[in-house]
Amino acid sequence: MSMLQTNSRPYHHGNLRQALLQAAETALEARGATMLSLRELSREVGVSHTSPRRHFADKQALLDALAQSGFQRLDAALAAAAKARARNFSVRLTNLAQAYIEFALKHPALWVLMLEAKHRPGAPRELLDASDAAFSNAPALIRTGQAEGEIVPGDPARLSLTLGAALQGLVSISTEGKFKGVPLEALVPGIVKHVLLGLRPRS
Amino acid sequence: MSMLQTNSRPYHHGNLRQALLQAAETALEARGATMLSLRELSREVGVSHTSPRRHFADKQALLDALAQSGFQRLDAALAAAAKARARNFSVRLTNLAQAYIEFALKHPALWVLMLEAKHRPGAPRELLDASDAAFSNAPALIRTGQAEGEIVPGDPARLSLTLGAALQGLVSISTEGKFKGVPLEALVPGIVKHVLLGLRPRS
DNA sequence: TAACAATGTTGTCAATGGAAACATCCTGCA
DNA sequence: TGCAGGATGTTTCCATTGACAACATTGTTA
Repeated sequence: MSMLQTNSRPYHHGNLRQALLQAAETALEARGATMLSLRELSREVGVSHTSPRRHFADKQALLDALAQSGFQRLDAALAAAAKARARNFSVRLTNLAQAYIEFALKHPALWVLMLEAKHRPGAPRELLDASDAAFSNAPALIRTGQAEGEIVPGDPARLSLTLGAALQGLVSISTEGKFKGVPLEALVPGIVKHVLLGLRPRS
Repeated sequence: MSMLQTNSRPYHHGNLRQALLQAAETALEARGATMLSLRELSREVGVSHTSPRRHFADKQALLDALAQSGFQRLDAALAAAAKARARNFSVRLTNLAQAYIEFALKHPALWVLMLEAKHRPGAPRELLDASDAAFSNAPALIRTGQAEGEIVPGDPARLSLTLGAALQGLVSISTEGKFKGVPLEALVPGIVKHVLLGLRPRS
């Protein structure tokens, strides 16, 4: 080997796809989707600007892969929260809701990317599957509530829609993790309560 | 005037700002935010590529103006829906909810732009004001419900949060205006009912 | 009528995504 | 064990973009 050799890395990166996804997530959260560029990611990872094209068909494909990874991690977080021991159904539902909010607040830009990717016509099948898996946790928990007599009979997917949509919307409506200065985490129990009991006065 | 003159438009457009905003909204809904470019908009409107800079500080400023316009139109739609005569509070609330969903479904890309613009650090004051005005319609209606004894006492902003968030989330969760094949319009009455009555069985 | 402001145009630059052609390394098979 | 092919890099090029500077035209006001 030449003593003058200046290469700091072998020709083959070895794990470029994963490295690019990691760099993309860091850049996404730091600078937002608009400022995310393949060339900048390549520089950060230390490869030439067209290497990403060997692992992703185009820029959109990289973003789709990142969104899919996000859904997989959300699914894991929700599944863990739903499995946590809690005798009270209301507490279990609140735990699931908190896990959802925490994920969204911890990965704000990724969360937006996930939703955008999910909605785009032509979104890859794997991405939609990962999204469906993540969003299946709430109906599953509703089913256990129905079995315990805590929830009215009916389609769990439809019944969990109100809570799922409310949590989703809560994140969208909030700014910097707060709604009118109140941290979202503090609002979750009230939302769960409203969804379970409604807003109408009980007579 | 030379018979050979080829200009099809006087030097001053006369209403370029508005024309650019209109072209931008059309392009946004047709091609998405990613494919929206100032040069393309300029070509469509028939001016040179840097004319927009005379009306908008930069590309982001044009997008912010578009989002603000969106909030103003949403506000008008919600205010009109809330004013519609309906003796039953539940019907009035459902009308407001429907108006919100209709706006989001009619302007899907603009709706996303509005949310993104609202969240961005450094968002213009006028934009945030327009957003606040639009989202004040729901608490106002909740207040009338409280006056009629239809809603539990409490902060109307907090109480309307569940419904507002649920509607917001409903749009985000849906794809192509549907949730599991069901049009959103058909889901709204159920969502309103769940929010008013809750999911818990009444005993 | 002239000065100034508003609103256009032209030209330039740096950065980007994507494509083509080429280079290097790794794996599998004869 | 060597070679072919595949995987994964690099280099070069092109078209397009956003933004900036300088200039041109028109409208308004004093």
